[in-house]
Amino acid sequence: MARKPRNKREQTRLTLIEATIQSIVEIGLPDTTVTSIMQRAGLSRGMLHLHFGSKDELLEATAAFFAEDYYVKQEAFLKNVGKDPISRLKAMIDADFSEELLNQTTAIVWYALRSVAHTNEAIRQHATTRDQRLLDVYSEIFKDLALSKNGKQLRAIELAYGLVAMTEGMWMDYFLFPANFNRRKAKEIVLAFITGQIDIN
Amino acid sequence: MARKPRNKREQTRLTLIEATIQSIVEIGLPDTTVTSIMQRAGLSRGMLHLHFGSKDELLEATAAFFAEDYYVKQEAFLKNVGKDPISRLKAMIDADFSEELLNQTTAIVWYALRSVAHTNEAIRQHATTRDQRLLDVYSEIFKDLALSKNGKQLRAIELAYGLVAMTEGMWMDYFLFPANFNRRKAKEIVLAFITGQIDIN
Amino acid sequence: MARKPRNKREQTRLTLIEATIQSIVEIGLPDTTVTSIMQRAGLSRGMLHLHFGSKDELLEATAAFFAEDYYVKQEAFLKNVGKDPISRLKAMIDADFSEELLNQTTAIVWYALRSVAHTNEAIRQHATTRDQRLLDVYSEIFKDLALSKNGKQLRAIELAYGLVAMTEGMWMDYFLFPANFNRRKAKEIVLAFITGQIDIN
Amino acid sequence: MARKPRNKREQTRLTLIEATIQSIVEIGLPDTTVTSIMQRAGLSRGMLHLHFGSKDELLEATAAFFAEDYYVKQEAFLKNVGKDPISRLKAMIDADFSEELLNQTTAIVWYALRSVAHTNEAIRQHATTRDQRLLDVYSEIFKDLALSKNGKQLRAIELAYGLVAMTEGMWMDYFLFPANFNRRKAKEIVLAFITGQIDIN
DNA sequence: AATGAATGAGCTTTCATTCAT
DNA sequence: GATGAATGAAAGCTCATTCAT
Repeated sequence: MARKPRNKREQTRLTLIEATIQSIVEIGLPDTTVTSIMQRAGLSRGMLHLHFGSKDELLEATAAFFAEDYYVKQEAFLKNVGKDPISRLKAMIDADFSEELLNQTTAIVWYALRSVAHTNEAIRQHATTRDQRLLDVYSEIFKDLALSKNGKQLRAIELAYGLVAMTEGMWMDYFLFPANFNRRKAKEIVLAFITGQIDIN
Repeated sequence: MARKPRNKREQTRLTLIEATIQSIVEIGLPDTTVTSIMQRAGLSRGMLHLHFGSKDELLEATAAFFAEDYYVKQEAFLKNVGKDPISRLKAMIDADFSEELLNQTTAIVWYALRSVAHTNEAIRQHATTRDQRLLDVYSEIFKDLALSKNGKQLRAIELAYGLVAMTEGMWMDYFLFPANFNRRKAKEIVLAFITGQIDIN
Repeated sequence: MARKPRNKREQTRLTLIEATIQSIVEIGLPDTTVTSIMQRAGLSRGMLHLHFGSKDELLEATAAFFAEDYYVKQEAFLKNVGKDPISRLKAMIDADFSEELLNQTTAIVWYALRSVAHTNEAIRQHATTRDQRLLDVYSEIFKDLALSKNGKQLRAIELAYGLVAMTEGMWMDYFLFPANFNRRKAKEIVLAFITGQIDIN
Repeated sequence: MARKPRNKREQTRLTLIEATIQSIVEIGLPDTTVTSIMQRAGLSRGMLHLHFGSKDELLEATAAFFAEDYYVKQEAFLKNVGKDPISRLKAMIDADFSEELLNQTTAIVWYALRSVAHTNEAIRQHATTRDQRLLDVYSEIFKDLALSKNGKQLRAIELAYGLVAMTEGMWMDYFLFPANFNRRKAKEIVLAFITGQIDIN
């Protein structure tokens, strides 16, 4: 994962979070129990409550870690990209469909967390950050693009919204049918949508 | 709901399915128990096992009912629409963002069912029918449109895929942030995407 | 015990209460667990929570039953006694030191309940009824006696208080040293205390 | 408390015992855990087992300390009192109802310890010393009094028993209803009982 | 057919104790 | 001596399911 643990305490916390993720991926969130987590962590039952107080708090910490991890990895994709909006746009789309950001683990965990978002405010906070973040970054890019190209500034936010929705829907498609998913084609269609609205060539 | 029960037995089954849906909406799928269902159904505990054998089978029946119900309501929107592809396209989009098909209940239940799809094959079957059905109908429409208009037949499936993904992403947005959702704007953006790819005016 | 259960539901509740009492007597309140209770009740674990919701509520019901049971048995002793205060006084003392009201079970349970009275308001309610009831009844008797004999009405309550305290202390002695306890001698000393204050011969 | 610790080791032991007492007073014996004790002691968990081996042994040491502390404080009350039995009797009663010997802490801890006396022999030893000690001292006093006054030597032990029982019952009353307790009145009633049996004026 | 009391496996959590540091 | 992370048995409780009525 993204961050190196600084000490043993943090290492153990990370082990528990990763075991939680593994359990959600393997048997699903509803069947994820303290036992299923501790078996995967290779630790004793008490550690969960020693480090997180309760299973619910571990789940929340897992959600927080997941959102943060997405952010960190996305940043890495943008680090070596120039300032021009088209490069950043393409880098963002590349990132969003990369194996690192979109894989069996991330897809399963995202949708598991989101499925409980409407009855768990703490998890909701983390399970919706990706959407808002994507919206913000794309909006910025489209504002820049619109200004420099054809001035249709007003539509930048709507364009971003449609783009986020489309990538969101493709993530869901990957989640439901991972075997049939085609990353290249997904990106092509997304770019075709943008090209239809704004000149980026 | 969509169908009238034909006899008392079917009426009881429907009561149980509706109580299950209500429970998922109110307290979430993980917290939905036999007790929470029976309280809402106003029936005795034994009825669940008498009519469905187990809680899992009731859940599966609920998923089947849900998929069927979506299909029936969608059909109703297309019934009085002419055969021309553009009318059908607009009717489909109107349907997908209508209060009847997209509301708090449908959104919550769809994503609850999908969240367990990857560990429950029986539910997966029903939780993914909407996607496939949308894809099929939109593909047909775009094939017709492309044929009659500008002949870019090869891209019909891709266009349909992008469209389904975008509407899917907007459903998710509605699920996560129902208060901010704007049905009219959502449809506008979807149509803008299509207009950018194909001439439908 | 004092009351006949009216139906099966009440019978089961009574079985659980009696098993709780038995467990407290045999292994003490701190070691009384759901398991220790259910073993003695010969029922499955779930019954406790089905009938009482939680262990704490069963404990409270046990305390309530105990206080009520004391009251009912005490009443039985006074039923066939005449109205004159001296007869009633002697009947009360006889009752309080009778095998039926003061035995290994009652002593252990009373002091177990009282020991948690200061951190458990619900149990406190029941664990202190005996004191107030004794005080009330003895006060009445001494008021009658004082009126009919030597008119020292003002001291009736104090006399009752001293008498209740003394019997209380003797119960504690019985609780701590049951093997050495002498019911006859206890009653003699109690009566000597009263005789020293008021003429009852 | 009564004794000055002689070295650091004894100081730590005393800190643990006092933290145990504090915990029993604040949250009750059943809820007193190693954690609740160590929080109040401000020491690390390991110290308990280092100094006492186990929680049970700490509890036993606490009981021993408590009995000893009672004895030491009672002695202090008798130190400057003359040898005549009546002075000693009054000093004893004054002591038994003094704020120093009878207060919220002593009452709660005594009855907590006693409540487990019948299943814990080690604690039983210490939890019953007060009774025996009071009985011994009062018996001596009444023997002296009886000899010097009216010779009813045989009843000295019984008188002492009644007196101990009464003070015991009043302690219990203080334990259950500390807000209503009246030390002066309690002593008056105790003295009235004695005066009714033996001439001490 | 309909009921809801009864079952017990399995859940989350607490706890006294151990032991590497 | 001193610490507190680690352990796992056992605690209270929930739950889908069964079955006598």
